Amino acid sequence: MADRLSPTSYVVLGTIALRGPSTSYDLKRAVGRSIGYFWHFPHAQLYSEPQRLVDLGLLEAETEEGGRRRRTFRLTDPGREELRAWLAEPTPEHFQMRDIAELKLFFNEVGEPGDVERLAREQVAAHRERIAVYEDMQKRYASLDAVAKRMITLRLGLEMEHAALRFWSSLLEETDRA
Amino acid sequence: MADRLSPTSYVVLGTIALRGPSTSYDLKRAVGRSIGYFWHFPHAQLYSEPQRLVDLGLLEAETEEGGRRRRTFRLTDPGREELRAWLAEPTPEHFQMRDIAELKLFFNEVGEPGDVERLAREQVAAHRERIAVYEDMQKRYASLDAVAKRMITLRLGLEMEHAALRFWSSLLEETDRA
DNA sequence: CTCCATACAGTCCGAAACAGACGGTATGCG
DNA sequence: CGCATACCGTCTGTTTCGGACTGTATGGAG
Repeated sequence: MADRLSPTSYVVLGTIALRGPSTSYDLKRAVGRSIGYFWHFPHAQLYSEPQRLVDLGLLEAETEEGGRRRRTFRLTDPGREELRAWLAEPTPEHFQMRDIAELKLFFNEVGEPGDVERLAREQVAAHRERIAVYEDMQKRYASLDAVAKRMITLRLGLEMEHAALRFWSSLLEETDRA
Repeated sequence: MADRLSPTSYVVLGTIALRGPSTSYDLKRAVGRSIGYFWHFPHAQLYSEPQRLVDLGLLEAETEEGGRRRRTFRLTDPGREELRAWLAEPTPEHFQMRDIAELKLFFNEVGEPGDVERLAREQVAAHRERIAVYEDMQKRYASLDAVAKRMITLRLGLEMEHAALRFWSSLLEETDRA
């Protein structure tokens, strides 16, 4: 069974476990405002994956009789067990940093000397802005007990953003000096 | 034209620009030992993408008459121009951190209390090991002028690894104390 | 009550990515 | 000569992706 489950599967199972019975639209919003900052999950997949998980017996679904006829998914016992087994097992994968800016930096010799400075300047600004967003989130949610313990991922996000900012800032200084 | 080009396209164009005429096998090796540490590019794609770029006039290819009959790709002038244009344009994409460990951390409430400690311990070890790999690479290549300037990306990689190590180490201490 | 904008609910589609398996053969070494 | 390995590639089915598209419930303003 576990070999049929992808990161998207676990994100769907996990999000429903955390927040309770959810529609795909709920999932889209919840994921987009949390882990979606680090790893984007396409909207269409958050509609198709729950149905697949229903077919695998890990979720069950019910559809509203009237109104918007929304389709709400809830975790089954096997679904919860799959999620818990995944959480308990070793994690061989190393993280991937998919960063276009880094690719550009790697190939910078091929371009113009000014390219790197522009890139670094823009990255410094982008990372500063993202840090501001995360810090604002920390402030806004710190007093909500229900979500405060989920801020731990935001801490990792901030740590990584500060690291990137450090790197691009020092690169910017180096290009300024050259 | 640029809307037909993906990150993989630019990685192929850029790698050939940096190292000169290359076979797909060359690309596979060169990418795997550099940016492939951060962003994995599947082997089969490094065979199919150059042909697509030939069809678009950005690469040209020649096949050996005898021996291994290897197929070597070289950059055309339009290919070089595309690459340089990409390097010069703004970079709206923010990096994505695809990290299974982070997903597990986010959903940790659903699992057992011991899960987080095990995860943190494992991540500390993994990041230490990756740092050792990168530091070894830095040492080994520092004296080779031909590649020394391409170590800049490795610096970013190290910065991010140290950030991750800091985070997981402090989390490990916190779980030890709890 | 009507109208309109927006939020919500979803599907579709072509292209790209992916993982892994598979087959073939040149090359170098014992 | 034989064998192991490096090199050269293709194929395949599935999943992911990005974006476009359609439909409709809902709430608010006039």
